[in-house]
Amino acid sequence: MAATSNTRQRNPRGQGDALRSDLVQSAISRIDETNDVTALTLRGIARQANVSAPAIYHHFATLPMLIDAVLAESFHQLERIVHEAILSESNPVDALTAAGRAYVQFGWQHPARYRLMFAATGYAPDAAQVFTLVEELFQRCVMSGKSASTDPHRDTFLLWVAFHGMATLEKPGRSDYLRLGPLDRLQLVETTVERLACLHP
Amino acid sequence: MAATSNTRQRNPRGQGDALRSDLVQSAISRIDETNDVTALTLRGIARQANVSAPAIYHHFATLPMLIDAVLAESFHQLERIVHEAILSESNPVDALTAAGRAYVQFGWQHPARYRLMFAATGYAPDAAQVFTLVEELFQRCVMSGKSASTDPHRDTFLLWVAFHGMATLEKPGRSDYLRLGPLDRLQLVETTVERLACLHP
DNA sequence: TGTACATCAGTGAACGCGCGTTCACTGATGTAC
DNA sequence: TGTACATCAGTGAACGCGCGTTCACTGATGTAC
Repeated sequence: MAATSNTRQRNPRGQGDALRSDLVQSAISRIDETNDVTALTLRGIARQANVSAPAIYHHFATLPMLIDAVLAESFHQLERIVHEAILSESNPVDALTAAGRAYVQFGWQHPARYRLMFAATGYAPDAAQVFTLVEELFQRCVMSGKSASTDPHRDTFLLWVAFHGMATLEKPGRSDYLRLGPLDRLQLVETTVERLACLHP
Repeated sequence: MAATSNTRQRNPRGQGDALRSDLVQSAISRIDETNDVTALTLRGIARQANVSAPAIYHHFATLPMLIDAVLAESFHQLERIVHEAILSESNPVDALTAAGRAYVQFGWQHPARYRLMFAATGYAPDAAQVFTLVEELFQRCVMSGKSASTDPHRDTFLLWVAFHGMATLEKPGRSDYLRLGPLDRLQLVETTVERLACLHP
């Protein structure tokens, strides 16, 4: 089934840039729906956006540059999601767990895209923004006496590695990968936070 | 630089299967050297093995079946490495740390291949063998009174998730991904094991 | 208000490439008699 | 021991495909006068 070939409405004069974000969104839809990073082709993205392939070159010089834009947007999404999770809780310990849950669920909901984000090298600055968000939160846990950590920077990294591991694993509920049975993985995030963050000091 | 096109020595009569394992090894070399999963093409593997592309069809019906063989071999390698690490230590707690270190280093040494192993669905049985190795070891930690875990199955999973997260991250020493500075990541494996496995009860 | 022109957001056809796969073949090696 | 033949591990040429990219173009929309 090819995408419906509705002729896309042409953008009015000053708003040619509208297609730019449409293309990024189309690329995100494509990788999320197919769950396959190899579906991220220039022609495939053009089809998804109901546009001819050469039209892309008005907005991106090459396919890798379009994918760069997809990655930047994805890191922004992830940061926003984690940030909102943190704001949703009033005390820092609950916020830390909420951040972990939000992070992990982002990975489960967009597996191929999440993998692409961390397979690509050169995204240190974008990843670091999310990391910093968690680090500042963890500092608050320590300062409020809820964590016995003596090395918050290192322990934030330990936490983040565990979140990353959970996010990278197959979404739970599909099959019992590793014969894990009915483990509630969101509950596991909480346990991981308790132990790695040295809570209940 | 293309591979040298030395004409490969033809296998004697009864030993046509020798090419089969050569092809698997060539595929592994290719993904490990290029660190790029898209380098795993049938023609590329044939070039690496100094063989014409159609020769592969004497041994594998399709390219995905060759890649299946690569994955099976890779899981065997990982299991062997972790098993040897466990055997190298006499007490179960040290063995648990050694297993974690060995696991994580496998991921760092073969990044693209490790990602491929866990991106592919349908490898639960192979992954489960490694998991079971760690689980049995952890049971021994609990029985010997070194771990206060009340749910070894779940806690093995927590450990394994953390190992997986560490293995998936960029090999340390290249650049300071996430501005982590001089964190010794192998030391971090030890700390992670201590906390997630409830050691020093 | 009318008209010539510039701008701009695209399109359609074509290119060369590497891919997976198929097909007819080749030539050395073992086996039957 | 000699020879005809079957087996077998490959090879070389060709196919159709989707890809990224280039090029000349089109036609609606705004602007100058």
